[in-house]
Amino acid sequence: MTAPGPGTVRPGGRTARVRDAVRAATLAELSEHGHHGLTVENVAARSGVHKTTVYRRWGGADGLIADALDRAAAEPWPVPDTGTLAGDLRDLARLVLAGLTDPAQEPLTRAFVLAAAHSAAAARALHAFYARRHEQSAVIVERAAARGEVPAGTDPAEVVRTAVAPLYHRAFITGEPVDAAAADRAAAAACAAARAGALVAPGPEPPPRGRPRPAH
Amino acid sequence: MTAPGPGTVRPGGRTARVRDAVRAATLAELSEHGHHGLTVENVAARSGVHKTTVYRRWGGADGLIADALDRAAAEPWPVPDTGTLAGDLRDLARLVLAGLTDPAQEPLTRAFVLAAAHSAAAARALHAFYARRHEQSAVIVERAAARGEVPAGTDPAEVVRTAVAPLYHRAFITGEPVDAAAADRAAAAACAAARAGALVAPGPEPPPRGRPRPAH
DNA sequence: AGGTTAACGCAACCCGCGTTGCGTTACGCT
DNA sequence: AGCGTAACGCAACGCGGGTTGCGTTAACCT
Repeated sequence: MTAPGPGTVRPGGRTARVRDAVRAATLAELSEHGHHGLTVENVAARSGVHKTTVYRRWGGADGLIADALDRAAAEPWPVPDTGTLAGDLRDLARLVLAGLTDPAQEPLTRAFVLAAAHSAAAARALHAFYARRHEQSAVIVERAAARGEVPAGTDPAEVVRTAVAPLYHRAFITGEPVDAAAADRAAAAACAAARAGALVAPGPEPPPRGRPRPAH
Repeated sequence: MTAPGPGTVRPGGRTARVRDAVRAATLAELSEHGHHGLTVENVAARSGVHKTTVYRRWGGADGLIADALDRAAAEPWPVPDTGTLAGDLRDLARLVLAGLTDPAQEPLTRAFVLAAAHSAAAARALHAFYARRHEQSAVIVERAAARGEVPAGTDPAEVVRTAVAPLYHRAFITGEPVDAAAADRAAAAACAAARAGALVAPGPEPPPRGRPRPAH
């Protein structure tokens, strides 16, 4: 698709140089001018690569964002491990908070979400990005279940979502402040809901035979 | 701004007719072609109003969306009243679910959120829209507090957000399915968190002198 | 009824994104 | 070293969104 195919291809010097220049220019343009400022012509001008080359290899601005998302998904993601579910969720929410407020990350996060809204390629990349993060973060809930902090069968993805969704909601929907207090409260709410057994996985995977539901 | 000012103005026949035609065409275009299909020229052609008139009165596509948002905010919003917090939150989440899945509402909801992302006017309108909804929904939590279902001082906005944010998160961030099961689980999680006292309002307004925090 | 003027219609224009066809470079292979 | 070809550079074009200046309509007031 976007990356050079596996046939008789030339991943050699010039191609790689062009690719890196365009990728760097894409991130720079996004950071400076945001999503609606990301145009192929600007990226081409900044990178020194010709406009048509960018259109051929990436297909347009959405393709540039999809490529950046694929790279971001491959980067390591420091899953918190504080010893308690409350602490882990708190740190997890703080990581998301940074993605939505840190001047270096915020434009990228917003651009990724917006690009996914009107580009199938970017949407696929965005969903894959978050799917990977969720499965990496699942270990937080699994450790908590092993410690007995939450009932067996608690859905890790649902706990993570409950902890971070309010931050995205503030940033993209209501426009309310996104700060440490909001992050901590969202994490605490997710922790409380998980402890109360409100986030057990439904249907096909019942808790592996034990107490069906801990008394609240 | 967008609406005709209060000075020596002519809200009379022709102006009102043009306004209604453009508004109807805007909603129709949004429903059919979505957000990125909403162009001033299409709205002008469909409404029979000239292109320049639309630009003058609304300023562009974002202004059309901001106007539609202002109208949507004024429409009545059936706040659930089932007698229990769990039931109210469940129905509230189902209302949001409808806004994100019903073919008649979904394009509008998405367009509103996207327009706010790259237009200050649309952002103001969107934030006002949700601020109004939150304050209307607050009565759900207030009734629950009066019934003793949740601790005094529970933040209504935070409870509502916890119940609905996961749905927006699925729709706009992760691309996971948005269905009744997701709505019910989000509502149940918000209910559990509120009951556990994890959503008491911070700072300036302490609970009006009672138990400072219910033992968990 | 008639005048005033806000609001609208109209035609032409500018600009920038995206596309196309062809010539040029330099990577990879023998 | 020398060839074949994938990948890139280049110039020109089409097209649609957005803007401008001026003429026309019809709402409001006396």
